[in-house]
Amino acid sequence: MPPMLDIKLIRENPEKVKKAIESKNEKGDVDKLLKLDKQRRDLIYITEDLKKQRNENSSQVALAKKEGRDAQALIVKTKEISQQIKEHDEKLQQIENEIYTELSRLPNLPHGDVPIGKDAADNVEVKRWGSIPEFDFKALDHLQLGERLNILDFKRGGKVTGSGFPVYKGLGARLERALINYMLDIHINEHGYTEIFPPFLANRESMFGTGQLPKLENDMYLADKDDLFLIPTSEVTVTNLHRDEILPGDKLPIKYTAYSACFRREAGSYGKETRGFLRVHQFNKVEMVNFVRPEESYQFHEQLLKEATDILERLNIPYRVLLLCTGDLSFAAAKCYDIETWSPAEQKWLEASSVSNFEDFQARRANIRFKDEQGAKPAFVHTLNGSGLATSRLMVSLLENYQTDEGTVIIPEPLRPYMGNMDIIKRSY
RNA sequence: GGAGAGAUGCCGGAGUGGUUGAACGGGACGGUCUCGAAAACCGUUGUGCGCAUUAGCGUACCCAGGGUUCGAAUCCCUGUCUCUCCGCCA
Repeated sequence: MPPMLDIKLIRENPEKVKKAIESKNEKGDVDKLLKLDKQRRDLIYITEDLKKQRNENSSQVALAKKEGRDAQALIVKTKEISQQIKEHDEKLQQIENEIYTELSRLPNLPHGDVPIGKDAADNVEVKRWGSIPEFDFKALDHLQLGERLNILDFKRGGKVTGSGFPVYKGLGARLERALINYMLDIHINEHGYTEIFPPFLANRESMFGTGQLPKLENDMYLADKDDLFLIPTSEVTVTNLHRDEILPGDKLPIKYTAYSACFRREAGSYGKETRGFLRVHQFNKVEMVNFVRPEESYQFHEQLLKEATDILERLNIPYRVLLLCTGDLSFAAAKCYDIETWSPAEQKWLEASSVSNFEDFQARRANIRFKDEQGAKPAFVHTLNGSGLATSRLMVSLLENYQTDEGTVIIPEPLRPYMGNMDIIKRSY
């Protein structure tokens, strides 16, 4: 049973841990944990001593039988010891379950660079790139463009599944596919990634490993006949690829990129924000996942950010980068950048990517370690991931930024090879 | 979905109740030999937890979880996964 936060860290710095949890607007009973930890260690001490006695007695029984002596008295006595061991083990199991439950609810601790803050309003903009387009005509939003060009069909998506399940059609479907392929190709060919095509459903162990469970159970779709969750991000299936493994040190860093559809219930969200692509239940995303040595993880975090924004720069889509404050940081992240792309119609920034360093939080929960040479002590890797990128929000920015006064959309140069060398999307029937 | 077989260390593979954390072989690493290499020979070669934290000591782990027993990798039950055959199917 792998730990999540290191119990030793909590044992030695309880106040620091309490403060960190608070800064993330999370809860956790550190005092209860400390108490249980003490109980556990005391019990282990007693129980192991009993086990030692039992093992010694059993050896003597064997010896006695071999020599034809009577061992009945010893057997009776040992039986009692075994009974005690059983009781102690049950109690220990119970305590460890409690520790596990408490521990698994504790969020990751924020990195020292992360600004203290309450919510999204306290996030810090650290970069802005590209120029916001100014149109000398009335800019259409992505819904109007989608309808006018006959490339998106939210209405029929609602019919066949429900609202929030977009349908791409004709050149819209092709553009979506082009984006996915383009991003994958850049990551594979230029950013040093290995492509993974992962399952879109994951079991509870995996969901726990990356930190979706227990907190987000209600935000995910569950296929309950098989107790499998539809993945909210391929981070889940890709990171868990190496669950319960000890990786050879010379294999690090491991960089995987994966396309997947992503499924989110978005329970409780409604209103204007849910229009079109702004908030959907199913979207497409190309994800990047890194497994790295602990001392290198912040260097890779910066690089991951570059790899994600590289796509936007090549597509010439204006974006900004936010450093999330403690209060807006997700449960599992130690530090996170959000990348937001500009929507001319909404006149606001839309989150298209989150680039996170989880340090050893996911690695502990998923038990992913590395070892340099035989005999060396295994250590937890650091895991990072970033969307590179989510196509739904990107599609909004792309359509809106590249629109013309005729209501058509120019295809960005890099995507043209993926679109049969077309350079513009016009209405097709 | 039905019938059967199986799951042991980095790999192959033994082991059906008593010093077996695990034979044997391979690989890897260190050493001897060599100008160097190969071969040969010698040695090392898992993980968690607790105590000491320098060496170490103890305990648990042979897919997972229960059970039987003084004692289980070995026996019993349940689950998961893999393979073979049949059925169904994109």
